[in-house]
Amino acid sequence: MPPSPDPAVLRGMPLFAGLDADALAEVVRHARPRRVPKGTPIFSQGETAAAGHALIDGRVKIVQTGPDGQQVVMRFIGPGEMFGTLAIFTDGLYPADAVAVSDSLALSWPTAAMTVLMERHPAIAMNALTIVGDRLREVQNRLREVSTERVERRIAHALIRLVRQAGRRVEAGVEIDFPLSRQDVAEMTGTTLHTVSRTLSAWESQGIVESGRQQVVIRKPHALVAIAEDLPPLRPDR
Amino acid sequence: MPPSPDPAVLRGMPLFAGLDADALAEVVRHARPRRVPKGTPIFSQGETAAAGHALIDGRVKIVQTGPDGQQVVMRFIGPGEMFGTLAIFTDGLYPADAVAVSDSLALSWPTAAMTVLMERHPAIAMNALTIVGDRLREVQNRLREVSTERVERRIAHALIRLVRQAGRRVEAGVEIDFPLSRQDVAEMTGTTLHTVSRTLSAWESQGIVESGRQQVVIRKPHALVAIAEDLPPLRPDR
DNA sequence: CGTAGTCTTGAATGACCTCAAACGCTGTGG
DNA sequence: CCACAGCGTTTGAGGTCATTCAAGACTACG
Repeated sequence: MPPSPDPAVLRGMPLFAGLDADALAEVVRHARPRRVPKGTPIFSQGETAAAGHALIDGRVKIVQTGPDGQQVVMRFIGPGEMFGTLAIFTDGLYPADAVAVSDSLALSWPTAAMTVLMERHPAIAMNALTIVGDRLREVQNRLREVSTERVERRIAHALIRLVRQAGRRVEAGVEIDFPLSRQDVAEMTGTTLHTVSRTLSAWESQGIVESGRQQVVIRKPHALVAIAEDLPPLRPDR
Repeated sequence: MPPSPDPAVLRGMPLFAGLDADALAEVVRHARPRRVPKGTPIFSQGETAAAGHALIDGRVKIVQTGPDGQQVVMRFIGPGEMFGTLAIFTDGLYPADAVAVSDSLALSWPTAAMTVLMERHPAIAMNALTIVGDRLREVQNRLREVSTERVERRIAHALIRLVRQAGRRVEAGVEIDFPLSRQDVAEMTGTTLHTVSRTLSAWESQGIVESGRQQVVIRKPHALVAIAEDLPPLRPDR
């Protein structure tokens, strides 16, 4: 049997912000930990939601698939974020797939437990409201971007977002800290992997990024921002 | 001074579902009614949210404007729906403009009152969670559509959505029950009014729709669904 | 060392946008 | 009541961004 997780992991999770130690302990008691190796699906679109999830460690990709098989990456989940909870608040069916893109550790709360916890601790419901609200906002922004911007700017925006969420300083600049393919970026921005590849190649030759197999390093974040904001390109160097 | 609104109007509003008569009365006491003539802005993007709103009668358009002035229609609000509440749950700034597209009557609750009501009646918070969850889902679907579908299908989807929300049976078919310009449809689907016009013209010549100045009637909803789902076109008639 | 998955790059096509002009309603003011 | 101005709409022509089709190179892994 897996050891009950350390309550400390819940600290810093926005969903449980503002709860006292007792409440946190109660929350932890209901949680079930699950190790998920890279590449493993955690749940699938259309399934009945048996549980809500929170990521302790690793990285999870949320992908929605359309009727004709077209895929869209809705978001990447990092440590401390919850996922798969939307189903609990709405019709009970997961609206997307969740797949671990790195070896991950997740906690899950059975739907019933989640409901009980929210009833007993209204702060959780309020936190959830804030979180879902923030996400709605973010998706609305992406909708605006996809609707009005050209591909290059959208790719720039996507990378900037990823850097904010999962950027890690390295010698050459800032690295996106998980495996990210051109296909992934294409599915985040509503384009094809070909166009992403061409765009990254162009940026590479301008020294803005360095990228390879499932890996992207941003060397000049400001240049990327300039592209995203459609500012005049910066002077060749500096 | 305007008369305090009839509590009956709140019945049927998802946000206040499940509240008893006393609670409803309390909610009503905090509400302030406001008549809004067609064309009038109710709030503007970037403003601090002074209040949350619910529409009693009429129709309101929610439009987000990007840094370069590009506009995207986020949704149309009909009677019974709340709007402008996202700001309350997040950073306090309205993320979009709201404009009455028909003469309208709205109720508003000052932010502070809204918070108090939610604390006193957790059911409201839970309802809000469901509503925001549903919207998040819907926006995610639109994001997928805009990212993966061609313009014609997107326009078909948009019209179908509008018919569901605001369709009214008329002799010729189903009419979208408020003034809707090509520009509006373009801003809902991430295209230009020109393309929308061409598309509607084509559909008109196939007898699928009838449309004119700020007005659309769908004559063959099933044909529109066929286009949206990318099925083979139906036989010429019937 | 072979194989599968990822990435790159070229060439051709095409969907849609941009630019441009004109038309027709609708409401308004003379 | 009519004329006109304004707005929403239509339609054509041309251009272009990005997709599609196609082939090959690279890399990781078994």
